[in-house]
Amino acid sequence: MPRSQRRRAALFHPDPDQFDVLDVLHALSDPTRMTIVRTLRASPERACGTFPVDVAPSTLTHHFRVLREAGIIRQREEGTRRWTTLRESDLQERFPGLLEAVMSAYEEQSGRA
Amino acid sequence: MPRSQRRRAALFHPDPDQFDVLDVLHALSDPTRMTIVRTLRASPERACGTFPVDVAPSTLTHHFRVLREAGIIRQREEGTRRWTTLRESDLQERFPGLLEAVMSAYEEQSGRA
DNA sequence: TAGCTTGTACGATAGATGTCGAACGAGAGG
DNA sequence: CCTCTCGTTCGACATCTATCGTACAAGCTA
Repeated sequence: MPRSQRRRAALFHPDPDQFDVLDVLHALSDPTRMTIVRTLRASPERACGTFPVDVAPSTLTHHFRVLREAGIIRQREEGTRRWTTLRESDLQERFPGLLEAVMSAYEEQSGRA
Repeated sequence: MPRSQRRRAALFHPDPDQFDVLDVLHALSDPTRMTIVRTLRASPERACGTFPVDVAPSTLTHHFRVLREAGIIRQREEGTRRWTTLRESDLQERFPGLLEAVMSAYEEQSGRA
């Protein structure tokens, strides 16, 4: 029996209908979380420990929860690993163009000196 | 001599080059500030006291500062009034499509039950 | 079984944030 | 000059948030 069905509470993933744009904007207004999203846009699925961020594991867990509860990422468990994907189509369905505009703005800014 | 040139420090308005997308997202992730922006999109210029928000005047001043320092609004003083406008073209120049996507998402969400 | 890996949960903490009330400042008008 | 209006500044306060270290749980593997 996998970990997620034993003791740990099941990971909460809101439906697109439940997304709150203010929560999404707040989740994306943090540099560490933005790095996570940007990394996920480049690679389809990653394990938690493979993100190029410089924070403690427990801090990373916190950021993943913020992103997950806002509807930005999906996480599934497999063994000791937790795999993370971007919910691009769900976001696009609910808030068309939002993620693309935000990430384009962020990339533009990152491209500066 | 007008108020802004006497004792009070001049209002700080960043150049589009200085806009930080994380600051913009943070500024827009608050319901009161979102109401301010939404109101400004419907009417070109308003005085501070004419916004349909239910907070104390000092709280409103705080929200205006957050929006102004993120580059979202511009304020100019005239007598005892402070007039506020949305910096739509500056935002569009620096972060194309961002404001439109955010506001469309917000309007869509507000249109729900 | 014993260790190693992956990531969580909890508690603590320092700093940011939204809120208010009271006091003030500047302009407008009687 | 007096008063009223508009909005700011300041200080206080409760809450939220990003961060960490420690302890722990589950799965894998020797």
